[in-house]
Amino acid sequence: MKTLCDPRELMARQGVDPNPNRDLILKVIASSSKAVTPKFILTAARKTRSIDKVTLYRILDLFVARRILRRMASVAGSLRYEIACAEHNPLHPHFVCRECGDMECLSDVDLSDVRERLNMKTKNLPEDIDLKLEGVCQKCSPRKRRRHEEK
Amino acid sequence: MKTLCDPRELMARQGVDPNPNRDLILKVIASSSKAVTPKFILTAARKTRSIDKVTLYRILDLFVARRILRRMASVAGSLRYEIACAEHNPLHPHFVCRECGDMECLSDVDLSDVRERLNMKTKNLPEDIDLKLEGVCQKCSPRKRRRHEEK
DNA sequence: AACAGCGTGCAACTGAGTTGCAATATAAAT
DNA sequence: ATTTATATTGCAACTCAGTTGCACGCTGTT
Ligand SMILES: [Mn+2]
Ligand SMILES: [Mn+2]
Ligand SMILES: [Zn+2]
Ligand SMILES: [Zn+2]
Repeated sequence: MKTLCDPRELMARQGVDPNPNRDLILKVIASSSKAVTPKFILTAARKTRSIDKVTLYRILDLFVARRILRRMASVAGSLRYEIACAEHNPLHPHFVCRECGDMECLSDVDLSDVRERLNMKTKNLPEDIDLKLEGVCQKCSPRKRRRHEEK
Repeated sequence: MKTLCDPRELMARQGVDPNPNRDLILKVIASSSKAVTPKFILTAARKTRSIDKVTLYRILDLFVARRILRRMASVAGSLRYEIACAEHNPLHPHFVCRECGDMECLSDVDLSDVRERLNMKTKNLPEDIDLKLEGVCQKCSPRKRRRHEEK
């Protein structure tokens, strides 16, 4: 992300009422440099206040529905979330490591107009676009070192 | 797919020994018009012969490693598999329905050279590319009819 | 006070995919 | 053909992400 997005402003703009849990969860996600898993969010958030995982999942669903967050699936198991703010974090591709499951943002490639650029005229109009490159990341690839665990 | 791929030839080309289970699983996938889930494959294959789900997963892993199959994740839960044969089923984007989880192949858009076209110069070279459009499909969208179950 | 709406927590559940190990099949060696 | 090694399969038990049901608490309304 270029600069940090203000969680409160993002919620206000998207018509979502703030509250302590929502504030915290969005703050955790916004202050991460890459897309994060629910597990990561939960661990980070619990350093500040006690939150149940069900509450987290419900808030994540709400944020995705209200387009505050983008949700991405990968073969690595759990879903990942990132801020969807068009100004601070425009749509971009991701590199996913087959070994460790880590997901890197390719923020220098803008995908806002990817449908036009690739000339994709679909009958169903998409609400979101997800371009993922799969391979083995730097940490895992050279010399097939022990598969790097996610922090 | 343009025309059906011959499972035996595909395995031979990729250096995988055929056997009854592998033949059948690959045939099920090759004769489907869209990317399929393990559950679907298992149900279809069991009409012909008895196969354990663990065997299926192991064969799928083998096929993906040997680049006989492409594997794709979506928010809809289970992974989906399709034939990776470059001639008969070149790399293409997919449309995934948020309601029913169905995945449609956008076979008319070729992604073989997508990295060049989008000018993505990544340090980690990707072994696979997965472009997904997310939204609500025809069956689910108009009039918010009962969420269409996958066959 | 009574009621409704909303957000939360807890426990139990679901369903995809995995792991360990024994049993079987296939291929190679004697 | 009998033995030996190697690859493949099946079964049960397990892991782990995400979900469901329901009771409880809070806030505002009649
Ligand atoms: Mn990203
Ligand atoms: Mn496809
Ligand atoms: Zn890695
Ligand atoms: Zn649908």
